[in-house]
Amino acid sequence: MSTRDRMVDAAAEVMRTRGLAHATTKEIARAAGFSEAALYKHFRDKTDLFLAVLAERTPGELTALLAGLGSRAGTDTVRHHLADIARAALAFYGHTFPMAASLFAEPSLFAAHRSALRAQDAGPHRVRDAVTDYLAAEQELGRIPASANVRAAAALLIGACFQQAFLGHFVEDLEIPDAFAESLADTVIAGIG
Amino acid sequence: MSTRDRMVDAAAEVMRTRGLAHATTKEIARAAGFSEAALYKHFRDKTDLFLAVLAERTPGELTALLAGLGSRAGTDTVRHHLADIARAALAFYGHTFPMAASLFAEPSLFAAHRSALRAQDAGPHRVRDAVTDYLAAEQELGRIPASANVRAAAALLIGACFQQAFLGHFVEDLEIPDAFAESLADTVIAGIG
DNA sequence: TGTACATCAGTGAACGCGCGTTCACTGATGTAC
DNA sequence: TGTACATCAGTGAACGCGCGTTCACTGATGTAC
Repeated sequence: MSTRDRMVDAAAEVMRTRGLAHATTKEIARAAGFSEAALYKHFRDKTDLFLAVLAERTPGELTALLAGLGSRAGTDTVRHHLADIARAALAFYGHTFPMAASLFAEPSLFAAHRSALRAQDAGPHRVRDAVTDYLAAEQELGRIPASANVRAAAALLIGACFQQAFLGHFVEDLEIPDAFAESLADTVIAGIG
Repeated sequence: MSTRDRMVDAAAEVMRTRGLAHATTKEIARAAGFSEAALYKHFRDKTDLFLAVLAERTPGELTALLAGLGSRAGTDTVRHHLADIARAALAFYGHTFPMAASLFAEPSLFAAHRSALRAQDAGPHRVRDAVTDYLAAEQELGRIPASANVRAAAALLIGACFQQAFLGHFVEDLEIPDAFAESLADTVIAGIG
């Protein structure tokens, strides 16, 4: 594993455990096992290091699942696929929420990260969009009524998973993720009216 | 307006506009129109000031609406009430998300705030709970099928509003809040299955 | 093979700076007689 | 009413500290002849 990768790992770890405000060059260097000066051989400055963490240490499982969703349309049941999506989203947001939220404390870092995402046409809204696309495909196949609002359905499902990751930091006895994912999928499919 | 209130206002304003990381005593004092030393006549330390902001400058409109929800059960339509809730939640999270998210950068401040909330049996999960309670009341009245999962329905509606506040900082052309609120309410009521 | 030099990852120590906090103080207002 | 003192909100200047960053350097490894 390269020195650079160890530094990015260390920065991610410190950000996760100590919080962005205490993710100092001293702490990161110590966690990586190098001197602070060594950080500057691999990154222009601290912002550059943080941007590397954000770009390279955001788990890709959810993106992968969403990318493979197109080929799922028409197979199995919609309800089953929605529960899968919800499970993946709960895991993904559970890992990424704290770091993403931290960015609100540092608007300039936030802006730099947003620019980087935009440059590759990425961003957090892509998750919701991908689920919308999947549901639209199922609608095309007639497995979802033409009258359904698939955009709203995707926003509901993904939003609930997103907030659940946040609430996990306030309440300790939240519902078991799998059960929660199932109940969300059921309710999106069935409605309550 | 008391000196203390002006200081809390100034702190809230600086946190909102410059971000938690740049909300320094110097900046806050300048915004309030007092010396830095004056801050320490009214607050033990900087954390004490921030906790005052969190406790005293979190808008109460949503809480008020949710408190009044009990008396709404059985009136008008459930769909109409859900759209009202969604509108209020979108406004509330739009205002409060950045500051709440910032706390993830400062775990010790976060912990102190969470303790303060817990001491008065409050917290962000109360929003979802209140909506669940309202839906359960409608269920009692027979206006929602007994088979419906009202907890999941509340999580979906409120979660979508919560995430929308987050996405607003990444995408500029989001749907108009009122239209979005209506579409969420419709879809929760109807389902897509 | 031996020697001289180049390259390069990494370091210890120092830097200037802005931070949160404290201190001795000032000057206006209230109170007692 | 005048005088002497107490109270109290607020200040200017200084403090020690930890931060991000830079500097001249070391020592191991590679390369040329």
